[in-house]
Amino acid sequence: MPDLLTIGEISRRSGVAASALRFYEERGLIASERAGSGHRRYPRPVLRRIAFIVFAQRVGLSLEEIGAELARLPPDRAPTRRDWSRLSRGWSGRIDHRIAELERLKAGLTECIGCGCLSLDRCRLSNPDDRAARIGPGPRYWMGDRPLAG
Amino acid sequence: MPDLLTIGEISRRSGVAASALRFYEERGLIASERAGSGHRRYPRPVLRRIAFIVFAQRVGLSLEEIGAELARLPPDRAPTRRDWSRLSRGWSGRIDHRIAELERLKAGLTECIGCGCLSLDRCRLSNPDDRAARIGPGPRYWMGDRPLAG
DNA sequence: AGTAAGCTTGAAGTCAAGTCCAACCCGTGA
DNA sequence: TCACGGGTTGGACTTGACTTCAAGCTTACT
Repeated sequence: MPDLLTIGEISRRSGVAASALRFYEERGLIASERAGSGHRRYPRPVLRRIAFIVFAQRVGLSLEEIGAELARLPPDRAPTRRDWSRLSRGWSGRIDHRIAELERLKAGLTECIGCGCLSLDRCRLSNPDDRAARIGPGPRYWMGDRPLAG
Repeated sequence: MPDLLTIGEISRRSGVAASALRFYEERGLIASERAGSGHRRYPRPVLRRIAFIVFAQRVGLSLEEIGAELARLPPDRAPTRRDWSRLSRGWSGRIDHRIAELERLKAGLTECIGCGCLSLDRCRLSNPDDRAARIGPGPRYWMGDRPLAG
């Protein structure tokens, strides 16, 4: 019994839809071998990779960022715990930033809205960071995507 | 000088793009009067409404949810501070939930990933609440939805 | 042997939150 | 007079992260 699982098994074990798994594969986040029939066969360690992806998404990374992280894993050998934790080293700061923003917003709930002084200047003050790095078309991330000039 | 502002003025003062303001109006989140020319004219208090929208978005509400909140404002008179703060009463808990989740994720950074035991069961343990209320088509948010951005 | 469950592909659809565009109107200043 | 900076509209497009679909093949069970 070689340790190879079908996409359905992986889906059931990971809780991630089969269509999403195919999508991740297309995006290069995971890989599969193929049975003679053309059906995907996943080596068991892919489950850890998927767990990492899901975890990273919860932290707030995009699939593109996650892909970049995964690309830093050693290609020649199985990743160790150290390899995995190296990837997520920077996340702590990211999480802290978001928590800090949420704390500010919570304060604004009483200070800004509660006191009736709710204004964009004040709200803007409440989140000077987390600037979206996106330019061009597509959804902009209001409150921080453009300089304070407004 | 009647207290009516053009869309350009509102956009400049709020930092929200004119196209977004039209979009909010289409969605019923804000309203405008019209000049004889057909041009929008916004009464000044709309700025507070917009500030509320932007704030609520940062907290993690969708425009649909925000619209539902705004609909609870008294239609017959100008909203008081009390009216505004009543709307955001529930947000504190919501923010706390998200902060708690981020804390769990941060812990998982060392416990789950660091120790090498990273698994979906454990990660799932790390956020048993905030379960997605969505069914049907559209992106599913594995592992507890993603109620609050980033 | 037959059938149902499971897998394949590429293309198209979905959803939110907007943006972008073309074609047009309107008022002001040189 | 006429260019210019604003407005208007509807419809198409964008992005990210998927899902859904159709048509056809494979595997598992009875």
